[in-house]
Amino acid sequence: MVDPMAHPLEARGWSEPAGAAPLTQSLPEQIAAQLSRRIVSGAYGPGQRVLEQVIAAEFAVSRGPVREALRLLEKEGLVTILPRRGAQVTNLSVDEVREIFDIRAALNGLRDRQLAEHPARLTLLPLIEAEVGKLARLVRGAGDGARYVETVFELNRLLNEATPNRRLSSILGSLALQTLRYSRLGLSAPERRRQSLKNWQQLVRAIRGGDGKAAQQAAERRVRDSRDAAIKLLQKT
Amino acid sequence: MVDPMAHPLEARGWSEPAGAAPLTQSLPEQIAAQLSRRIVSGAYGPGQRVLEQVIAAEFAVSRGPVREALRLLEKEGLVTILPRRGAQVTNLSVDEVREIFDIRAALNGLRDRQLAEHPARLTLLPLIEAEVGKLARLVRGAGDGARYVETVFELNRLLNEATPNRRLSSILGSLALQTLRYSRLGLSAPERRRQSLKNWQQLVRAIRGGDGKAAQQAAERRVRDSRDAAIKLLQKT
DNA sequence: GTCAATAAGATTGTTGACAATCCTACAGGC
DNA sequence: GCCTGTAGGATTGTCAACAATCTTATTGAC
Repeated sequence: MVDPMAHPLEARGWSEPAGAAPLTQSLPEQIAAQLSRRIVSGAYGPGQRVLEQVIAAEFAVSRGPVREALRLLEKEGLVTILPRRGAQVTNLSVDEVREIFDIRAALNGLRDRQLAEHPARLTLLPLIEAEVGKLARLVRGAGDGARYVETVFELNRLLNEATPNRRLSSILGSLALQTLRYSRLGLSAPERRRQSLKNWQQLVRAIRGGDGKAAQQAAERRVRDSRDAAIKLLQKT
Repeated sequence: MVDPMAHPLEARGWSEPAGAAPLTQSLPEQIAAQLSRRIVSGAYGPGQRVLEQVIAAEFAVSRGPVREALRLLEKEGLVTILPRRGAQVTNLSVDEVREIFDIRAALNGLRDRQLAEHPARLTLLPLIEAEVGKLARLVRGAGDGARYVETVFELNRLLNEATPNRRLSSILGSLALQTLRYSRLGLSAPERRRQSLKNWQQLVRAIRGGDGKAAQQAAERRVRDSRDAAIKLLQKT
């Protein structure tokens, strides 16, 4: 029984701490995941419009879930929604790319400093060092850098996973996705991959040594180098 | 005329750079703004459920726009949406509060360092220094701190506005809203307000002096002090 | 030929109804 | 008494139709 004068809404929510994620993705999440892949892979280019009706027809659902999916992608920064004009794949200016990299540098610094100082950092460290080893092999090899970019992204994912600050790793994951296209651009040059590898090695050494300050500096330098490489190539065109 | 084989979606979006914000808020935005006020002001307490139907009836609209408004608030971190269970006012654990403050510290450091180093920083500086002057008067006065908190929030808003990195100021604005309740908690103690004032004075001095490094350190210390005061009071209960 | 007004089409915004799911209360068995 | 299963209500998820608005193409005047 409820007191009708108490409040227009129920007084309490659920006591459980947010609970685990549902095992099965919701319909909007599934659609968003698909579209996300298309955007990140480059199948949908920057500036391209994403029409609700078209997506709805393709997935055989109504426009409702598609709308929600687009809002999810907007939250991730992958699409830009303009009122009454719909969604288009986000098209970042050079300045905006620089700005996102600046934020990433600061937050990566925070993440990796805490990782270095946190005692429980050791559980994922072997995995991380193994990935850096893979990076070193890929640098020596003669690939086009696609595998290298993949590995760097996976490395970032691992470090995010190791971070106890869930909000931080969520923001960082989103920003990394938004700039993936531009990181890839920079890493297409072999000498840039050598620089990147050096940055990673310094970073992992600092984390293993438990030197928070050094880890922060290495992390910031790593992202700034990535930023500068991308910007340089962007401004050429 | 279009080539049907070209691509399932149109190839180009709008060339204009995102354009200006519409003069009139959309319906979901209006609803979200209202609910935001209720949450930040404390009228809706943490953990309280926010039922679509109830809000829809209150605003005399259908549930669609309310759904969207709730997603907007979720993006701001003010409500938490659980699948099939709806929205409730976000209830942060002590650890989560600490985590948000840590992110704020890092990003405030970035913002204020860039502000100190940026040449165009001078336009809003007089306004900012005037607000800090108001802070000093409020510390000497015998209020309950409500006005002080207001002014600090306004000060943060001004600094965000002065920042050219729009994404950074957007993230910071959102995080400040989420922790406003806890900043207020800390600033209810007069000695904490004295500490806060000192932090602000150091920060503004560094910005005026163009000393980026000092500004960053002052900004980080400011947020960390705020964090520690809030945590201390949260853990007492 | 350029510009402005207008009309047609395309696209998003909103609505109300229905479906699916979850939570609570209650009854029955152990 | 406690657990399990079930029924009912409450709430979110999805849908299709309609409304509002924006974009584009066309027409006409200058």
